[in-house]
Amino acid sequence: MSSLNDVARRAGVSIATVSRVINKGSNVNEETRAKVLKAIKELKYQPSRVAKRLRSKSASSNLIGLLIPDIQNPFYVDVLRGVEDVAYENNYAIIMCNFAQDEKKEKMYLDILQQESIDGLIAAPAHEKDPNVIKLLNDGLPIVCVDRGLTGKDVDVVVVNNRDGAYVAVDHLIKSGYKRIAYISGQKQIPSSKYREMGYRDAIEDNGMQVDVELIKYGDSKHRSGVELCEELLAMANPPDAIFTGNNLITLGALETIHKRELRIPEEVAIVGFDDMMWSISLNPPLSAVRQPAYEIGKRACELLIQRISDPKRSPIQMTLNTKLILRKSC
Amino acid sequence: MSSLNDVARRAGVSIATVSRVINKGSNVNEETRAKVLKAIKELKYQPSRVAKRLRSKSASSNLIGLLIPDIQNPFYVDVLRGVEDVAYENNYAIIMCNFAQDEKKEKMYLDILQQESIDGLIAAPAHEKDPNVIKLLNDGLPIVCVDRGLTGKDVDVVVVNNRDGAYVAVDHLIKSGYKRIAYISGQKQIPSSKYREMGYRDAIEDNGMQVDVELIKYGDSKHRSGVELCEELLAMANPPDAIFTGNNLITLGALETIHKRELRIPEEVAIVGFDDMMWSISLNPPLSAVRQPAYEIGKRACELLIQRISDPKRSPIQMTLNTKLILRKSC
DNA sequence: CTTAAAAATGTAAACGTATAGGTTTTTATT
DNA sequence: AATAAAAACCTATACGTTTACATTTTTAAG
Repeated sequence: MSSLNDVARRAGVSIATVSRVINKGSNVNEETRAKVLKAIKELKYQPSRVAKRLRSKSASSNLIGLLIPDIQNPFYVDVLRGVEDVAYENNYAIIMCNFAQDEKKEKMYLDILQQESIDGLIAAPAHEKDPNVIKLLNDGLPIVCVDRGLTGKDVDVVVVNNRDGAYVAVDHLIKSGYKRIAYISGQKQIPSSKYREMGYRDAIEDNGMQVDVELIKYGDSKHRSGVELCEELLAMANPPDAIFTGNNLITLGALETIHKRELRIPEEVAIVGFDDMMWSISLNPPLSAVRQPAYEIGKRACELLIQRISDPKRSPIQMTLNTKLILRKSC
Repeated sequence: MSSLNDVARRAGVSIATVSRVINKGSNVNEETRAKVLKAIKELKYQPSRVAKRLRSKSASSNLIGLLIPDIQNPFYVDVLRGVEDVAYENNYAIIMCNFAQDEKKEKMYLDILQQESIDGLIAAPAHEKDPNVIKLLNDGLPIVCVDRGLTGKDVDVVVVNNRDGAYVAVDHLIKSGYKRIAYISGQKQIPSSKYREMGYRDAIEDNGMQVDVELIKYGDSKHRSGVELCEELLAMANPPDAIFTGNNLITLGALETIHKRELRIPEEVAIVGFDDMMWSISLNPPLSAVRQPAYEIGKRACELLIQRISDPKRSPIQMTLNTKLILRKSC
């Protein structure tokens, strides 16, 4: 790789001139510019982003970090796509960090991101008091949180109305005549799980029914816990006639268990949960679901981040997007 | 962020000493080391990976690039997970580049990766002559190709036996009594599509049947083309009684079309295709598929890359993993 | 006690860029 | 033609490391 110096020597000018040609381009003779451009082409010169970053911390590194808990979850893949599209349009590259719900891993990744002196971070924190993310925030790094906020911290957040999404789904279940509705929750400590439980409880109570805590199961937001907790539910003496699931992986796991038991959906047990997927319609039966605008969450988050990078003083925004209940055949 | 200089001043030593403490640690007095370590802790010093990279190009940046054509495809998500797990174990971070089958985007990303002076790259090239990837290879960057190789280039490659995978699936279809078997291919120019077509053709001919080119449809490897090409197939005067699909997105698209036409699977039309998914069993009907060890592909690729980074002279390896036909209810 | 060898530490240059401030050349004004 | 102003260009420095080499201190040997 050739450097500014090589180009300068070849063009017979100083590196400052070359730099000026490359950047703004003010105050440089047309003839000189041509010479420099020619040299650049001949040497296939590519500026070193590394040197650029080192030189001026203020200058953009055009690098943003994306910290997500579980890339296996299609929801985050869609968020990623939204982030990526906006990042690309704005000439940013993404360092993708999947911490797989492991705080040690999360810390390592965040350290790396800081050491890389990224311009900003889009993060779904492990929980609301995530010390690793808070540290970076306190260090002044531009951050946008997605899917969950940071308690007591003034930070840009893009979330979905989890409580209402859950409410609408469970309310629909009740209005459809289901009496014993279970909830398989994701990790108890993450805000979205809490809000979804809140919506679940409110819907039941608002319809004059009683919440039965036996019907609430807490897992870890992954496929496996969907399988197992659904099994527990169905093995009860008095099993539920409908299940509300906390996310897509849980839904898929629960579905698997229901099929293994050869129960008819929705006649013997109905199911509806968070997160729609492109292929939900091809499942057996076509799955009803609470759709989160995942792509848009990512898109908005990245827009907010780029704004914040260019204007760190701007006061934080909390953006709440709405969910939509997609009715198909499973409830 | 404090620098080496800050630490040195605080500990009352020179920056060289601090550097030595941090790195190998040879030739440094215990007392001094303690002082330095204390200062590092107090200042929360974190080395700048940027400066490190700039200083010594030979030294590892602990950054690898991952270039994939379509993050929306669960296959690549699994590859990513494999890469990521190995990268994490070896203290590498990943710059994720999803070029979405857009060569302009691919070029931009590869430029960025080079400008970031990454240690190495794992790439699924756009096609076998992908000039962007070849350029980096010629520049001496350690590269491992996944899913597809680079014609005429001696490079590490991790692929799956696409021809055999297709052969086994189509052969099974024929042995099960299907007579008119269609193939919905992904992008024609990518090697995996070609090899799958080869397996498809061979299986038909080896069974004494004739290949009907009307039954081969070429698309772009995405969901939409699965939907549309399947529609074309089913609208034929003499439609196929079984469909072999080129990848998971195509399969899902085709499935959607079959359902829309309310055809029974496999009685009216059978379907089997490349790529198994965790939730294939929950589809309607539970989907038979040619499973690629996607996670392992990523894992192996990353292992190879790390080897190559530490030993650039090692002669390239072509690793071929095997597929497995998973039989469920769709054929 | 010398003195040589070994250990510990320091100095300074380099990586590739941006840029402040200075110098030279060109252009415009009188 | 002299001079001021503007344009073009250059020199030198800083960013935060690593490392070759120089220097100082400690240890060991005679």
